[in-house]
Parts: sequence; C-alpha cells; structure tokens
Amino acid sequence: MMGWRMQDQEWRKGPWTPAEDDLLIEYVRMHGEGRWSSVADCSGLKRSGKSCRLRWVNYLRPGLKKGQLTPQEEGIIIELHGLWGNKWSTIARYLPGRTDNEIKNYCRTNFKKKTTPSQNQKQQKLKVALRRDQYQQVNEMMNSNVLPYRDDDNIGTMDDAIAVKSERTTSDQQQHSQSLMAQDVASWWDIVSEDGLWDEFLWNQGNDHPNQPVMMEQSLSSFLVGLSSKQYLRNAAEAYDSKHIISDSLDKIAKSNKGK
DNA sequence: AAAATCAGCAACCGCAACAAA
DNA sequence: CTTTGTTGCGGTTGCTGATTT
Repeated sequence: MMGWRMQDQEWRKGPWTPAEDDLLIEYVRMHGEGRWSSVADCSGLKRSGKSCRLRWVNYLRPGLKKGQLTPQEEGIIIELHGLWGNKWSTIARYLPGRTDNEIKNYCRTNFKKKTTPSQNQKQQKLKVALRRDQYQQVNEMMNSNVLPYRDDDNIGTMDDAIAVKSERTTSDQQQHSQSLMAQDVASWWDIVSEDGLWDEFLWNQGNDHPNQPVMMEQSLSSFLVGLSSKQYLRNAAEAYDSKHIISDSLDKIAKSNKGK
C-alpha cells in the first residue's frame, strides 16, 4: 500500500549540502548505521538509501582521516595493490580511516596509464608485444627454479607469503633461487622500468585483462607473490617513490615557488 | 585574456551476494 | 523454491578548479 509512493519518488542527486549532512547525521544518531533505505521515510531526506550509505561511509562516518595520504599509507597501498590488484575495500581495511573510494581514486590518478588513443598507445602496445618473449624467458627460468605458488594457499598478508615460501624451500634452494632472483628481477626491472610499463604493471597486477597484450601472465604474477618478498616490494615501492612521488612533490614545490 | 585541457575528487551506476518474505 | 529488497563493491562519470595553450 505504501509502495506507490516510492515509485514516484524523485531522489535528489549530486553533491550533498551541509543541511542534508546534518539530517543524515541526525538519522544515524537516532537509528544507528544501516537500514539505509528507510532514511528518506524517517528523516525527510530526499536521497536514495544508496546515496545515504555512500555519503556516510565515505564522508560523514566518524574516524575518517582527511587530507593527503602519508608516505607510509602510500607504501601500504602500493604493496597491497601489488598483491591483490583492485581489491579496494580489502586494501582499505589495512588503512584505518581511509575509504575504498579514496584508495581507488589515489591509484587511478597515480598508477593508471592515461588512455590517449594516439599513436603513442600503439607504440606502447608494440613495445609490450616485442618484449613479451623476454618476459616468457624470465618466466620460464624462474618457474623452473622456484617452487610454485599454489592457488589454494591462504596468503593474506606479506608475512604469510614469506612464511609459505620459506616453509617450502630448503635453505640451499632458497640461496640458489635468491641469487637467481636477484639477476632476473634486475633484468625484469630493466624491461619494466622503461617509460610507463611499470605503471601498467602495478595497475594490472592481479587483475584479469584478457584483451590486453599478454604482459602479465598468471604465471608471472604467481611468481611475484610466491617468490617475491617484502624486500622486493619495498624496493619496488622505493623505486616508485623516487620515480613518481618524490619527483612529483618536487615539481609541485618548484611550481609553487615559481609563483612567488 | 580566453579557451582548451587536465587532475582530483565526490558521487553515480550496474551488478552480484545475501537476506527477507 | 522463487521473488523482492538491501547492501557492498568496483568501474565510471561529471563537476570544479588549476594549468596549459
């Protein structure tokens, strides 16, 4: 009997006003989190439940950190995105006070290759294709020397990954594979670190991109999870830092100084 | 100085999982 | 067991202010 009212309901959309925020805060104070679909009935807000939930979770919820991500937080995001791919909400659980949306936006603006449908991109794809063989070679060499990562391994954290790996590897093997790893990661790094491929690698880690050039095969990504360790990713994060974040910051500082 | 382009961010959408009826 | 409603997730859009041309 009440159903008809919802059908004609025109939900407000777009940015939230302070008044709307107050109404939502008041609603949560009275009724607690959840039951979002009844917000409109109780509070007079002309917002859909979805919209209300989003606003609360991403902006109004207490304990949210505002402002720029710290270098530590950035490091965690890089590590975990490398491990899990675009699992924003999972990553967000390791960053108290940060939202999945925030992390998603951060990664998108920092890692994702800009898609300019220009010759530039064609060239890029050609490069990737040309190097595929090199990847395969590195791949095969690694896989022949290293115990494979298993899909059913319950690897939740970096430490888990290290534990599983060392559990399965004798110290001889470990030494052997570590020296190999050093060589091959170095050559792999040479390939990837060239213009833009690193960004693309970070972004694609752990995701399915069936239509893209076969840059990151499942085997290589497994290799990274199973074989790589904290140290590797730390190096990667540092390299990333020095390559982008630090230089970006310096650029910004330089630009803001220029204006004075 | 104006127009075009870009970057950052908040919010929207569709989908899927789950729950309630 | 099917239908209907709710919530959460990830991809994407669109607005706004800054930067570039």
